[in-house]
Amino acid sequence: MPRARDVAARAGVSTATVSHVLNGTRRVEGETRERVLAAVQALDYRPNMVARSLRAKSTRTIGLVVSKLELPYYTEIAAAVEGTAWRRGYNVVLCNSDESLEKEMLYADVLLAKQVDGLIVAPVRGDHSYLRPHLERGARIVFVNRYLDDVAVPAVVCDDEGATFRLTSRLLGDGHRRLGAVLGLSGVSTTERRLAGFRRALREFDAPTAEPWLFPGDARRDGGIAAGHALAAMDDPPTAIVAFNTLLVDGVLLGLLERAPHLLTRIEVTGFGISPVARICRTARYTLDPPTRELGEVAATRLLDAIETNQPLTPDRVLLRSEIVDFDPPPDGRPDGRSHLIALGRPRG
Amino acid sequence: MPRARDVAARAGVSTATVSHVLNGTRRVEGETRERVLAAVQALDYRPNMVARSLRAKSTRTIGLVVSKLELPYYTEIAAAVEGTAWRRGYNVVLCNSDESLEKEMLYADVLLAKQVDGLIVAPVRGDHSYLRPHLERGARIVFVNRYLDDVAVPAVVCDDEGATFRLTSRLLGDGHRRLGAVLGLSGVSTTERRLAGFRRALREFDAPTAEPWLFPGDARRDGGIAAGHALAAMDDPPTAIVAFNTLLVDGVLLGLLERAPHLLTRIEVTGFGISPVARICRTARYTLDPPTRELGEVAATRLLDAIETNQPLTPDRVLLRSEIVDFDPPPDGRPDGRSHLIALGRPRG
DNA sequence: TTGAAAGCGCTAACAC
DNA sequence: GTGTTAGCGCTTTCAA
Repeated sequence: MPRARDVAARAGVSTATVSHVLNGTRRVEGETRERVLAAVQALDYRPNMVARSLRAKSTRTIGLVVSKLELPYYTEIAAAVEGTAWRRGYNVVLCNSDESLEKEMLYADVLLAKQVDGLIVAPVRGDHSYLRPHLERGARIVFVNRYLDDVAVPAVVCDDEGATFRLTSRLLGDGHRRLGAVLGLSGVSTTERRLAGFRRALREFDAPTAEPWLFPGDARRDGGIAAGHALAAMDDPPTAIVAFNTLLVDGVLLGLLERAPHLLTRIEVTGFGISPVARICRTARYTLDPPTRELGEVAATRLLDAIETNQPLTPDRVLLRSEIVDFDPPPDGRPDGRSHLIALGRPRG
Repeated sequence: MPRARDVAARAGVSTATVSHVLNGTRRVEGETRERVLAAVQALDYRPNMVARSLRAKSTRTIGLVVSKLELPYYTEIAAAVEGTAWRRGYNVVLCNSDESLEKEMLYADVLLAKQVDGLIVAPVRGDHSYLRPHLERGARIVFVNRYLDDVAVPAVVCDDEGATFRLTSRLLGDGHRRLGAVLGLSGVSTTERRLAGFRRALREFDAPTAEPWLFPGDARRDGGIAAGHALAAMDDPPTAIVAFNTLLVDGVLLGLLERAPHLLTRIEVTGFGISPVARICRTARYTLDPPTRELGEVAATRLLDAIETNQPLTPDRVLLRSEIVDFDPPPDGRPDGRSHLIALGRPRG
């Protein structure tokens, strides 16, 4: 691996000149400049960024720690963060805490030790005071998707409460009276805020509600399947279900299919996120579209802005609005758009 | 930020001792050791990994460049690579070339300049000779999912040809005689091998084939939708479709739904990957399950093994087998398991 | 317009 | 058992 010194020797100049030519950081006479460039070409010289980082105290790299990389929700956030970072000349090292506080901590520690310029974290549940020493040393950290009350870190999150309120209200306005919810992982702000919004809508509409209609879903598809099974076993199940994420929507549908396929047409399964299944199978008329990409983009933008302006981050919360999207009415639906049936099934071989 | 020097001063020792205590790299007397550890604690000292990397010529970081981060297929690979790297004490910087050769090149260059210990790349189509200088300098690179003939880089890929052959053969064995395929992005090994397997099966079964039954899909859902529309417009469409990835399966179903919902029960839409839609809607009896996670794990393992044993990588291809998975027969299906119908649709509000 | 040299924070060869 | 110090490859101040 050629070093700046090798280039300098070949061009008959000092390493300082090589550096300045490459970085355009001071005037270099044309002829000298040419010689340097020629030497760079000849040796196919590429500056060692680790050395540069050590000097510059900047790695142009940020860290992203998500709590469940397997979930499409987080991979979308990751893609958005990566895209934003790319546009601004940064790289991102991707980490998966897998809902483990210990892994999150280990990741945060090693990333900061590797001198990333900043960190975006979707925090797991639990005590995050381990972040405090890092913050005191000026580490730049932004939370994404979830927020925490016990530590002064800015967060970019959905309007979980309001969005769930609006969705639930619409279901109630459309005549549903018996609503159920399939909850995400307990103990995190998203689930709690969504549940709060769900409950507020029920209160405002004076709708009946009962604990059995709250299904713990735990963010994996299996949780949704269990909820679907539970629904199938009920004498008088709810007519609409608000699932707290896309995988749960799929799970509920799958669970119903397994145990009580006739209910698929009788229970409107909707929720947070556009499930391709729900979209294609039309098991709901509308759903929430969380601003997943924006979550990543805004979090990355806030972080990178703070880094580049060398300003501290203020620990405030940015709420991004989730809109309700209507699925297109099916082409052969009845004019009123209700109770459309499609026959689906196994084709004959 | 405290440095080793600060710790040394506080403990009344040299930086060498601090380093050796922290790395366990030579015997240090108990009492001295304690003092060092105490100083580390007191100052909350964390070694600067950039400095260490400069010295050690190792960053314990690898790069991953995927060609389309938005696709679940690649995010699964990314998750698997990340998980494997974590287990072995490495970090991964995630990049999205977005099927652009230029972006891939820029990413590879900057990652290597940042001294990653190795690179995993899902190569875009096009001329990859830019890798040659890097390889000559000993850069460790592994391709994942796709391979290239024009450059000596090892690859970890699916048995695309064989798997598609087996799936197509099974469709033919089950009585289908009119088969169509929705192709992925052209010019990459996956699409070409899958198409080859498809064609070989048709040849072996003497099934008729015609160009109109090959739909360019281009790897995005829209391509599948277009294929669905095309199918809807045909007088005598194929009875089975092999879509080259999950998004294409979804797209075909969506396209059929929009233009010819009755065909959903008459065309068996299957292909590469387990589409949740196909699984729940039962528009196919079986599908291929590509070993996505293994792809990432094996690629990462090969790379990390080479790094840690300091061996060069041999440019051979590892083929991972894709199995056909059968969807569970629906609970209320007919005993012969054929032509089961489920009524799906919009629930009443 | 250019060069010499210090120094970023760490490790390890060499000395004691 | 411990310390001194060179050096990883770069940037940048200071001097010419």
